Amino acid sequence: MTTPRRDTYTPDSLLQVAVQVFNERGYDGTSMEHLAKAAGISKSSIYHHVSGKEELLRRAVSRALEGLFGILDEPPAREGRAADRLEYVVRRMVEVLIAELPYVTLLLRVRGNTGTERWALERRREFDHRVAELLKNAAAEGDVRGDVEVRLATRLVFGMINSIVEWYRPDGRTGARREVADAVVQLVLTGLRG
Amino acid sequence: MTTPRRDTYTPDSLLQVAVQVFNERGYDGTSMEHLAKAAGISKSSIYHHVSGKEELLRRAVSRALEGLFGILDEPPAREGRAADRLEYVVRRMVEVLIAELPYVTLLLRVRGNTGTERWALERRREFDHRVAELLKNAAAEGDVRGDVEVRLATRLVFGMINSIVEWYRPDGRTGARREVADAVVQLVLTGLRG
DNA sequence: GTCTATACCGTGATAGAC
DNA sequence: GTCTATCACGGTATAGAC
Repeated sequence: MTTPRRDTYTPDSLLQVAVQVFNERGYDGTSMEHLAKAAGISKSSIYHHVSGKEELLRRAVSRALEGLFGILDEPPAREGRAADRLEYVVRRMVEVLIAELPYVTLLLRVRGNTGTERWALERRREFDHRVAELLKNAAAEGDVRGDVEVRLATRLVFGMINSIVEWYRPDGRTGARREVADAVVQLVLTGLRG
Repeated sequence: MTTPRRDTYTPDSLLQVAVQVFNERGYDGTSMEHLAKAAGISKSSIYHHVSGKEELLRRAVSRALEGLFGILDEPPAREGRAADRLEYVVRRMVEVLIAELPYVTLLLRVRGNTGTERWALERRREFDHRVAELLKNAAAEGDVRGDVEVRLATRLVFGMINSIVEWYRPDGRTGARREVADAVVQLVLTGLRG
């Protein structure tokens, strides 16, 4: 019952190609011609599968957002001390970011020129706020330092996590993801001095 | 002897406008028409001041790179224990990033589609390596934890610092920059737990 | 499902008047 | 120093054959 490898495109298999090109050249820097070359079909054939460039973007960022918001529904993100939930969410963010690397990468680079992009930015802000709440509660419970403003700390932690898309490239090593997640959790919680 | 406010453009005053638009719309998402509208002059008038869009990009990223590399020439970045030099450089990076915010923002978003962009990326990597050396030495001197790989830690710290351009906006408060620099130094060195 | 051909528009850049 | 007019090109998207 496994679908055998087809030599024709589905919206999803086309998306896989498109997202890669978007991430290499930037969304605005990518033309339908670039996509056609990368997919090995003509420009017009792309329109048979998707309505246009923006649909590809929408599908991609949707997938990334689903992955991220999914974290907040997982039991360890909802139960227990805020500091523990926060640690769990930070670790899972790294894991999801790596598992869905090209899609999250694209999401994080969206600027807001089109309706789709503005929608993506809004959902990102929503996610950020949810995590900021967690950090706020952890501070209220005394598990997080009080001398750095919660909003500021949240932004910096997100900055560290999100920056992974700028350099992480999958390699053969099993456990590479785990190593990155561990490093982020360690640095976020106890810093360089350890 | 102060140059009075002129109502005509210089390459630099035009750059100021252009960089702002580049950062709002993305470099590739910005047309000469967009720049003309923002500057309040016609497209062709822009070509009187600069050779084209790419020259504006080159001027902008050059300015950002000068600011960053300048840090490494400052005495506190060259003398003393590696850990102290590292702390100094981290603080100064935040300060320069904020002082030259729009220019550094543009630099950090460059993707590599043109020659200018690839040159900028190369110089960035060079700067990264210089700071990684500092971290490596601090680890060798025992002032930094050994359970997180130096290369990985450098990337994550850079990620945190560079992410400031995504949200920092100047306000009236004096000391806001200092507050951000303090927070970054605190989080980088001792983490959320403090 | 993919192609070639093409419509139509916005792009970066230039010419030349004022 | 700025303008209007214009160019050649490449952009997204569509038509219609196979």
